[in-house]
Amino acid sequence: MKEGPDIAKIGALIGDPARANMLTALMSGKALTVSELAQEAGVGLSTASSHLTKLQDGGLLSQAKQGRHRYFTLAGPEVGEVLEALMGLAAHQGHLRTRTGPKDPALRAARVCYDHLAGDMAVRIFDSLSQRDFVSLDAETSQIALTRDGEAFVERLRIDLHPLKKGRRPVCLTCLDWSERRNHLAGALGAALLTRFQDLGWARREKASRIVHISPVGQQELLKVFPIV
Amino acid sequence: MKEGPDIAKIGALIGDPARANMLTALMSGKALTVSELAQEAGVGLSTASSHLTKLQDGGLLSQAKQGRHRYFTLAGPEVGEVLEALMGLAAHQGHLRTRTGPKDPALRAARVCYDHLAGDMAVRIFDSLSQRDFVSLDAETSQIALTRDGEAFVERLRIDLHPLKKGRRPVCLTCLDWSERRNHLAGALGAALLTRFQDLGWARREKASRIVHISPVGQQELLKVFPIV
DNA sequence: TTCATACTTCGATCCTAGTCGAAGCATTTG
DNA sequence: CAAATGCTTCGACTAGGATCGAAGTATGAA
Repeated sequence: MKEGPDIAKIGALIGDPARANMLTALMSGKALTVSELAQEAGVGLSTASSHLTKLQDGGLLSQAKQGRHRYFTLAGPEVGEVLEALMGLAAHQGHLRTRTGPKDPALRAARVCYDHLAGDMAVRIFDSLSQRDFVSLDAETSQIALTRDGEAFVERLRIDLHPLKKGRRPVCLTCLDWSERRNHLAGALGAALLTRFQDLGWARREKASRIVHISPVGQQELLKVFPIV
Repeated sequence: MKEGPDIAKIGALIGDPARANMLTALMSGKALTVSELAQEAGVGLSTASSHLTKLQDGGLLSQAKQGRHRYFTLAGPEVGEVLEALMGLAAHQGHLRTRTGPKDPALRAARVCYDHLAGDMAVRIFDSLSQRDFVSLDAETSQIALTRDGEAFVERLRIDLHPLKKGRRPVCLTCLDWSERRNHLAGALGAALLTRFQDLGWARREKASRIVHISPVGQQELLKVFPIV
């Protein structure tokens, strides 16, 4: 009865809502600070600090000190895979979170997922791109890439692809949207698109929140630029 | 901060030691009664009953009433996979149990991992297969596949590959063995191999346990069929 | 019917672990 | 240097939940 690795310890680590929120937030691959994670988890700073040391002691997170910040990331790909598996299981059972408050429709419509757009509009954009074969999806690795047509399209939006391609960060990534349970575009291009939309005045990020306001004009233009047949 | 499926709920379910023991016990694939699981978890009957209803409400277990017994099994293969992933992660971090338990040599030698063989012999089989290039490992995705030679070898064991290939379940998967911390073969083929060994009388599953007995003849034959240079 | 087995429910107890605020430490900025 | 920022530690509080035993329910056997 006492054989095997201690899955209870890891389960308990994931089992606290605050910690689960932190882990979910870190699944983007981005390194986040204690304060950011505290906000993400909806919990005080001291509480967050305590949780993070526990997660680190448990081997789920690793930290990198940089000046007066402490950046946390998932300890490794295995951790991410376990979380993915758990999410899959939870979603599969319809264990979706109970939705809260009137703020939610706004969040549902458009929000920021670290640095790129998520929500209804983001899903629409992704659908439009794939429908017109601007991105190609490799079914095996489930990795996506811009096609030649797609590159031309992006350049027409006056987004310079060269710096993106040179960067360390992958240009195109899919990001599974849990409110929609469908893919949207992440990666360097995803971030660049959001920046471009803001420059054009189509979208505006609400301060200290994840909500993105899309202006009436922006709405109209976005529907035109990203049509769905 | 509130998006995503509720992985905390599932984590909390797995996070209790008693429940984790029960889940681990059920990974054999066998259906177990409340009393058996209570003993397995080292906990009173009423406590076990309470845990089991929680696990069932959480969608991790399903029950089948039969007479005055209530048999519990894992709700589905996804649950088993999540548990395997957790075990792999825990083992990988050296999160082995402090209470060294019965260092049961029988369990170490051969046991069932959900529905395929694990333990010393399973690791040896996997090593033998890779040494002879019967399976190829893609370093990028760390996914494995049968080579042409491997398919021929499997057919010589009189395992019909066609139904396996048609099934939804991947034919070849690696599975990290916690006692050995090395890979062994899982997936549809892993299960088929175990079945075949039982048909040949080489292996016999102990009832209501994860132990697999390998007969002297089976031992001899397996060493012959899966040589290591 | 009567008894035995298998399990559930209830009530009481106990303890872990999450939470916050205040104070302290470390690093960068002015 | 001093002030501000980012984070940790400490102490106190509290709630949730794990546990058990006793009593209750359901099923099968004699």
